Amino acid sequence: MPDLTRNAVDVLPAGRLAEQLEEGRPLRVKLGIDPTTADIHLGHTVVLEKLAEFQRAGHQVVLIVGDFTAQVGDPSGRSATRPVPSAEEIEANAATYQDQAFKILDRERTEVRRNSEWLRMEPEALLGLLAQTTVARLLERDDFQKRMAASQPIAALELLYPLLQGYDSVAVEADVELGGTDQKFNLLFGRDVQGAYGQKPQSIMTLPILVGTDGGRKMSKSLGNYVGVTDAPEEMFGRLMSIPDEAMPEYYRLLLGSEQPGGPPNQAKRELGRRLVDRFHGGGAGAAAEDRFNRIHVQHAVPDEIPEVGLDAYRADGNGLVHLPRLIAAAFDLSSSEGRRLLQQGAVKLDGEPLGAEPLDREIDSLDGHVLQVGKRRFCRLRATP
RNA sequence: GGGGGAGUGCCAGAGCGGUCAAAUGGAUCAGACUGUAAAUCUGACGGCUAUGCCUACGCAGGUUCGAAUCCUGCCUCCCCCA
Repeated sequence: MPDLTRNAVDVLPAGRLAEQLEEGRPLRVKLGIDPTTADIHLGHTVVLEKLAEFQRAGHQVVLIVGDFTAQVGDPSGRSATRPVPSAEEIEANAATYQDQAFKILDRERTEVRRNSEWLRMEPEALLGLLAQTTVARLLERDDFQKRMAASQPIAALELLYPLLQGYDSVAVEADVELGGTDQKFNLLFGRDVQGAYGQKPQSIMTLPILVGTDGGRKMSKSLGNYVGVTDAPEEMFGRLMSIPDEAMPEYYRLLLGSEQPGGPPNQAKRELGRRLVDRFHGGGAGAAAEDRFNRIHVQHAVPDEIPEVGLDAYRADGNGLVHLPRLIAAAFDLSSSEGRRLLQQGAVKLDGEPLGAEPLDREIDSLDGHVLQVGKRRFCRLRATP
């Protein structure tokens, strides 16, 4: 039987999980994810993979979509109050989160709950929950200490968060709760809440936070250094190729559960990319993404499939002339000012030949059927007839 | 209840009457280089069929030849004391 604590940073209280496993019954293992952004990224999958391990070992996984707590905002690891998404955004995200999570978890064997089920409670019940702790206890957490030291605001709402998350554990009668290391306070706090409600406190396990593609800060959507599990194969492969070599061992260990193979870093990184693309897009997708990557970035060639753009809509006022800035803007979803700048920078190519800054208008016949390219990665084929 | 401070571009953050489409850093995009969409270096980075025009520094007015910068009101936020 595989060691369920592999890669874990904290498993608390000491020895508790081992005792629970000794009991021989399926444990209820909880993970909560707030649908605050649209996509789950590889950072989230570190914990999801661990959850899948529990699942494969026969335990009952309880995935909580925090549609209610998303409105509160988890202060974990935050130096400022989290902006609260609109109800519509939360709803939309909540729907896609489940599908994304099931790229890793076994749908049939996962209990999915939304915490609005029980957190949308009567005010009296909420007061009862609030009575279970003290402000001093809530302020203990590192995030708040830092903010107070820096005279940064702490929203009263944020104080509530650990209580609500803890109540989730009560509602689903969790035996074990997983989370990133930044969740340690919340996870431990859940034990207190469970105790207050007469339940046997859960044990907790924290897992490392995956570093982002910049190799420095944690992977997060807002930092733009993430790889989303729904990213297109070549996007995913490309982003993975851009991680610093030093980050590779960690990616191997946390995402693939193995050591980085020996040999040239380039080979190892390509393997990492292929394997992860395969995982999220099915077998063979990794190799295909690598092919495309090679074409574009190594051979500087045009990919097989590129979109077509009709030219007629971008004719200049006169007749057979096409105004390039407008064409570029429309073809690649930019502004025409950006189109001009790109032309000036020599970033726009027609069949691989740079188009200079002048002239701005070209004969439509000289463009028809040719490949327009902006930078290294954006291509389209031009057609005179729509 | 009292006192102090802040609202600027995608984010952070300078500017505090003209030379400000607004320093600097991050993000982003492009060029060079490269095993790489890394690192590094260079450049760009509101919009517009464009040597000019339009929009923009919380909102609304006002002073001035001229305002992000001064004044008035309003809105929002933060800190400290109680």
